[in-house]
Amino acid sequence: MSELLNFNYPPEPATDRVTLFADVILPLPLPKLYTYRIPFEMNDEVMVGVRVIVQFGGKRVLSCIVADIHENAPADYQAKYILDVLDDKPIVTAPQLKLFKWIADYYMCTLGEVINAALPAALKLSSESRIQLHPHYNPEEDELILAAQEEKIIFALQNNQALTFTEVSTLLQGKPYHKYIKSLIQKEAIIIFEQVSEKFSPKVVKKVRLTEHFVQEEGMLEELFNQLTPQPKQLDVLLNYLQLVPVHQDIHLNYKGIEKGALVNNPHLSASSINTLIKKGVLEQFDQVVSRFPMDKEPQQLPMALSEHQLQAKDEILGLFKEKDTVLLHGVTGSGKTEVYIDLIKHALEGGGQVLYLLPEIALTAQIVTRLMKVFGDKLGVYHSKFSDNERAEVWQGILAGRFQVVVGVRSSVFLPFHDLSLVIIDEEHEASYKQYDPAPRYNARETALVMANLQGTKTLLGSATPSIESYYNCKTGRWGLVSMTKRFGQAQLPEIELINVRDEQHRKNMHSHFSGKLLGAIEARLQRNEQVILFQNRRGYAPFISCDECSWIPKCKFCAVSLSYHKYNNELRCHYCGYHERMPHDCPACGATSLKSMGFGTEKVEDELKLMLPNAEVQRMDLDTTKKKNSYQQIISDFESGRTNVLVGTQMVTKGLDFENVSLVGILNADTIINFPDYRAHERAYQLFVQVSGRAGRKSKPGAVLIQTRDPKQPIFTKVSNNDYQSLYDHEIEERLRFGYPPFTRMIRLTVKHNDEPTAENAAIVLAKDLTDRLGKPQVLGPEVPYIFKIRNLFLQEIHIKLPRETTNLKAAKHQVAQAVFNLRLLPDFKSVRVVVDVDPM
DNA sequence: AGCACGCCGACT
DNA sequence: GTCGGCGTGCTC
Repeated sequence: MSELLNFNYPPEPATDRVTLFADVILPLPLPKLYTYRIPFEMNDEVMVGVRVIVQFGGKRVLSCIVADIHENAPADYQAKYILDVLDDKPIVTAPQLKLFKWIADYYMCTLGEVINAALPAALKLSSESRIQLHPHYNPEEDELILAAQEEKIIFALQNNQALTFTEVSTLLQGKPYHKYIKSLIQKEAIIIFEQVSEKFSPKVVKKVRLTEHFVQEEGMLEELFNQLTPQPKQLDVLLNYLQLVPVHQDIHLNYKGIEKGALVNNPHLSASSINTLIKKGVLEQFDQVVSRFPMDKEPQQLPMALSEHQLQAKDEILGLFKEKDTVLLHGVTGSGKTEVYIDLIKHALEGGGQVLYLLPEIALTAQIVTRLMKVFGDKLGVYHSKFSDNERAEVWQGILAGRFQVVVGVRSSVFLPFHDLSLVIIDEEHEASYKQYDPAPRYNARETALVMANLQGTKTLLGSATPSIESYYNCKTGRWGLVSMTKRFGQAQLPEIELINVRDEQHRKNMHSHFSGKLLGAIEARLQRNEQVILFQNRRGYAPFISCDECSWIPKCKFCAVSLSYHKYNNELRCHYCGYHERMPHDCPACGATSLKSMGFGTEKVEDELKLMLPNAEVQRMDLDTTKKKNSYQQIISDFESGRTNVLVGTQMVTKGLDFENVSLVGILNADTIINFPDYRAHERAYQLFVQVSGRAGRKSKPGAVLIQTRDPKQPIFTKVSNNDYQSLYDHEIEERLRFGYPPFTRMIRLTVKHNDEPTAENAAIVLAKDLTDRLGKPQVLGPEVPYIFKIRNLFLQEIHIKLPRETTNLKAAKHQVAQAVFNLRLLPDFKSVRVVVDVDPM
């Protein structure tokens, strides 16, 4: 159109070009956006959502996201120019930017922090300082007086174009190098420059094919044969190539060629004869960018018939979606919720669009991915923390390009660039791990996903066997729809739960260390029947602390107000809060006695003792310490699945998503620490935990048993777990929440004041609490109080809780008041260095 | 978050 | 006398 109109006119004069400015989101915790000027020649390239490179400060060069484009020149400062544009189309979509703004607002953090958490590291880029020889300096001729270390650096620079500081450090074997660099700059021997590097590198395979010359004309191949006959090795390569790529049948096959590796896989073909052929111009080598996620997986449309109950649930959900945006699927463990999800995803995809399937980290296992892969093939994207940066970036780009229609992922997948969502599924919606605790953004992926669905006009299905009180309340009030599945799939029955009174067993001398005779007997019985056992202990390490028998000395962390846990496998005392560790002392540093005893017990001790008591059992432990390595988690699972191990001992990790046919017994070693946690959610969490672990017992036809060791079997929670009576848990909890003003009747904000000086932390917290009380009213502000663990990483902590009544509070205004109070606090000279962490909806 | 500027201790 | 510690403030 414009071309036609312009046809008769001279080109527009340069002075008429508009001067545009871009507000960018820097990946830093800065409270506002920064405005840069767009160079004229980039006017068309700069768009909202693309990455641009800018200089920030005197030295740093950063990539950031364009959030807005306008013509308003900043009045009080000179805007710097955008240096470069990295993308030809937005990598952050408009709905995403909206969502990011919501996250920053709601969770009281900066947009930069959100962007930082959202973008896979491979899509961020930063500058790195490098040094190179000064253009006017010639080491051969100019004679400078250089220190030995400086000589070394100059010598290295003569052989390399440039060096990073890290490389200089290695060159000087880690000795301080800054002063040499400084001195070399002064002597004008080197200069520093910044280099921006794109981190994402596509995966490339080396391929070979026949040069065009030999395929274009008839008879060329035969001639080639004759020519190569004296070199049998090269002839073999050619024959092998033609066998794998039948060019004589279809010339076009040659274009795609074959992976160089595939051609050498034949043992008597060597890379050198291939290389000779390349040199001769018979073959040519080329690179091809390939996906890290193989594309050739066709969905296998397995005939997957839903059971009657599943069908019914599905129909109910679809029915409710007609009037509600959100539905909660409350299905007992083993009721087959996953099949219902899969069916609904298929249904949603028929109408086009994308589906997000959220799972907590520990429930996103290879088991579920394989299952989904079978149904959705290469349309499925997986987003997991164990993935490399490049893999994450590829999922991101794949969603933008429309390659992935279904994404199964963890918490951070709510940041992915969906632009056309048609369904969101949040499985295990009660899971606390959907909430990010540190660092900011302290967001809850469940709430965020709900907002995202809302922004994109999409339905959301939440699922759980043990819904959070808040979610169930939403159903009760009619805001959400509720669908229940009360039957286990197939003939599977809910397990029988039995309580073991540890106090009684102790009196009867029936305890063998931390195992009751009953539990040991039950384990042995399963082993004899060749069945498997899962044991749950909610504490890793060998013992939570050790103590001297003579003087009662207990080793504490130097930096945190906690005792050090004993880890036997590396004979270490370790702090679970800051990671500090030291060797286990041989004798008591306080009194010299050699009677250090471990107190309490963790998974490591359970594993250790069980191996002693049941020498025939193959025991494996699964906790943070045994699953740190990349594939160790998978290894443990597959060992258990194949029956190589009989008993699996673990923390939270064993409670989720694992379906093992052969597990007929689940043991909970110490139920009391879970129930008696000082927190308003303790009972809810205990119930969820017990029901989830119990759900691991007895799938398919074998009835399972659950043995719970406790000192307080009268706890009403056990009856509720035994009877699978969620309703009564809910009724009890919701009443307490109402009475004491907890969520869902209030919204909570937790402020943590931190300072390395204890009185400063305390005084700051008092001042802050006072200001908050003035702003929000007395009953809304609780504290300050010293948390149970009052010092972490050498910072003293104080906590203030704010409870905002849900019905009557203007949330936005209240949060503004909170932000003001925090801001004002840090204006006071005494509290300049006080840190305040704001956590909205803490868990 | 970096990085620069600025004001007080232990060292060539 | 200086090098260097980290406390404070700024970055379009």
